[in-house]
Amino acid sequence: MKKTIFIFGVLIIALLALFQLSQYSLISKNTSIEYIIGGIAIVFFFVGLYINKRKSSTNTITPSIEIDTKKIENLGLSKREYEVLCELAKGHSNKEIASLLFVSESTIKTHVSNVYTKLDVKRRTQAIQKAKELNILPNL
Amino acid sequence: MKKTIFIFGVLIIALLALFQLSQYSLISKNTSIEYIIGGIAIVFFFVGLYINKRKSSTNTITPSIEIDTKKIENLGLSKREYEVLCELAKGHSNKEIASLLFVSESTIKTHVSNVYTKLDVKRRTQAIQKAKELNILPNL
DNA sequence: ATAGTACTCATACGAAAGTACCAATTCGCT
DNA sequence: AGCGAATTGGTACTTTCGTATGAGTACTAT
Repeated sequence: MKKTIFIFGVLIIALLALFQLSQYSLISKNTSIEYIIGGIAIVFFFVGLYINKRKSSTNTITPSIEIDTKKIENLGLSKREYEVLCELAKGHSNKEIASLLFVSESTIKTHVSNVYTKLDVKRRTQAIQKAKELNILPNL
Repeated sequence: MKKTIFIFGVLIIALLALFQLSQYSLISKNTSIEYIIGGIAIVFFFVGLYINKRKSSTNTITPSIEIDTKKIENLGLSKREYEVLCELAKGHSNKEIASLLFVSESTIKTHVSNVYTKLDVKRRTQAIQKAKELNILPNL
């Protein structure tokens, strides 16, 4: 947000500077007006390109980085429950997750059940679905 | 491709027209030069926006449509098996899929087992994983 | 006509997954 | 010190999933 405001500020200043420049040039030498117009056209063309690229890139990159933490807290998922959810989404069985996290299968079952309750789902396949919808998962 | 060439042609013509317009205006009345520059700036700003939007939209939409059919055939998945796989990926249980496709749960189990064999996986969670990696699934 | 493929269904068994309790330990916070 | 949340683990039971095997039907291609 702050970045956007800063960029727009810079843009506005650049815009004003360009207008001033065009006026001065107009007074001094009348023949080069086409170049100035061309320059302005090119500058704004690239401004348009740049702004759109910024927008599209923030729309595509941010969901995998930013959205994570907030929603996890909102759902009340604890650290461990989230870890289990991640392994679960990778297609591992309870037993495999237990080995990976160095705990018993019972523990994983407990965590998994809690995850289901907090995500409001009944099966692990649905949990994966929901987690992907919420952009909670690291990969992708 | 043809569309792109057409659009660029139109743009170049519009550009030339704008330059001509600016020259005429320059000769007739010298005071309105700022408006012309402003107009050109705005036009090219939107041109930049438009071109980038075209590019980004074609880049993001195409991958979800094209990749499907080929890989499904390569894997040897039949129509029915693919349908089952899709419902499976939506988080449905075998019983639910059976209801949705108006067949018995036994049939679904058979299909599901065949899908596992063809995708070379052991569990339904892994099947979902693999299907997403292969861009076989409709949504997303 | 026959072989092959896809689709259907059943039975039976074993392996995961899921639910419902309960309980001990650890850790941060007041 | 004590409270609450998180983590861990267990038992017992039900449900779902997955595999194996066999078998009938229908459609296609040779």
